Amino acid sequence: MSGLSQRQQRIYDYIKQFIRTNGYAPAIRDIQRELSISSTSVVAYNLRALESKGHIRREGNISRAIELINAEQPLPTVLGGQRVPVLGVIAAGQPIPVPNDSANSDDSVLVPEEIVGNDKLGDVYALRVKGYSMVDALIADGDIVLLRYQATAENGEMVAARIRDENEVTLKRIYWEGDRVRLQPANVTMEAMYYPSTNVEVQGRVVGVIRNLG
Amino acid sequence: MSGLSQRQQRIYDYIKQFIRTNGYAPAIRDIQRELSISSTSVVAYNLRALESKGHIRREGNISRAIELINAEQPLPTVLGGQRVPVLGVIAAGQPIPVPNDSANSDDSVLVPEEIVGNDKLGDVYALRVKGYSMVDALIADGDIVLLRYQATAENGEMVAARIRDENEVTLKRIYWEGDRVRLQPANVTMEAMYYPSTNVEVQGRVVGVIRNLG
DNA sequence: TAGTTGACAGAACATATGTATTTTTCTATA
DNA sequence: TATAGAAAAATACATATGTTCTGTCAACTA
Repeated sequence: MSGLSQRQQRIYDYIKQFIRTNGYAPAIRDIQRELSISSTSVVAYNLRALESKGHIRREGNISRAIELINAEQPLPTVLGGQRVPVLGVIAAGQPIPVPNDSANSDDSVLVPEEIVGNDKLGDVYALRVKGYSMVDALIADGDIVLLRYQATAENGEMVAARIRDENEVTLKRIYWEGDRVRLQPANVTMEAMYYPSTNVEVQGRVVGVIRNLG
Repeated sequence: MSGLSQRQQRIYDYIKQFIRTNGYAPAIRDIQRELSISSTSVVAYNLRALESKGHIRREGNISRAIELINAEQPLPTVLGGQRVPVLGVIAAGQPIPVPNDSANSDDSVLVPEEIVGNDKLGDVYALRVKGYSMVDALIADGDIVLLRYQATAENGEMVAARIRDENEVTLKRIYWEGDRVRLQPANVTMEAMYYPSTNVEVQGRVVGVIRNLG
């Protein structure tokens, strides 16, 4: 911790300790009170210094939005991952097998628990994405998407949706519009598709993305 | 997560995701806006419910003082893949620690072997992405990027580059142009930056991306 | 049916909290 | 010493943010 004035060092240490104790960052006035600083402006002054020196990050005008850089962050304890089956490839117009028959799938992917919590892992599966229909949702060709099996979805969620009478499955954002459903690609060059609600079946919701650029 | 209404479940999930992305908790109005809830009082009402059910802890009258009470059961199962340290946050203009001092980092991420082969894992590390400077490369705010430490890079590769005399590190595509270097954000709304070659140091190359949408 | 209760809405309110402005004090140096 | 610049102080300001109050409405229930 180089080039900090004594006051800046004390402020930094206090923020660190406060976060460790409380789980959230102190307000400027908390710092002022604790360190017996005469004015909030002095705290603000030194916080700016700390930020420009790269020791903290702040979000303007937002209460208690101080993050420490290069310090232990209160991130969840990381334990282990889980393996889920890659059931197939998904693209506009491509059918996929139903998630149940994972037995016959010999491809699988290790899922970081950052993406999928330890609970309810049984109903997560993976699909390899074909095509660029989801680029605007930052999903590229070749990515692996992780889906949690669920038969319902909220408006705007990204889901694997099956069109029953065509027996096709696509990866789209879903919007319920009365008795019809809009399936919206995340690609401005592509058109939305509309189907009767009864003809669409949600097969799962996207909960994660894994990309290999190596 | 038992006995939660759907709304409470969504609020809980949003808080969790918000903290993971921002490092601090959302304000009541953040929750209200994101989940399209009509009134702050409804959020407050459900936060009280979440608290009395033991899922969160709050500090009265204090902004953003929501803590998640972690009910995560320690599941030790680790199958494959490798754990690499998450060394910090990377964003335009923010310094990160050099990959060597991974000792002091207690955050880590489990990497699918699909992204990083089993060999040469020692020089892989992870950074959490802050900001949208790489959206056109399909990397979003909050993503975790995996980097393999290397001091050289080919034109067009995505790298963590350190500008020596500013001691800053950014995630950019790199182009060597004679005795200068162009650092190109993957976001059409942002400008490229130019530096003398001698002033730029490659800290690693992006080999993977992990995103949590759960 | 009248009363009760849980969930939600709308609007106001109180204050917690980040910023800006101006002035004063300290400190290094020509 | 004079003086510029950094740091601190005092104060006011703007707004971000938690809380309260009153009311609606549907689902129960005596």
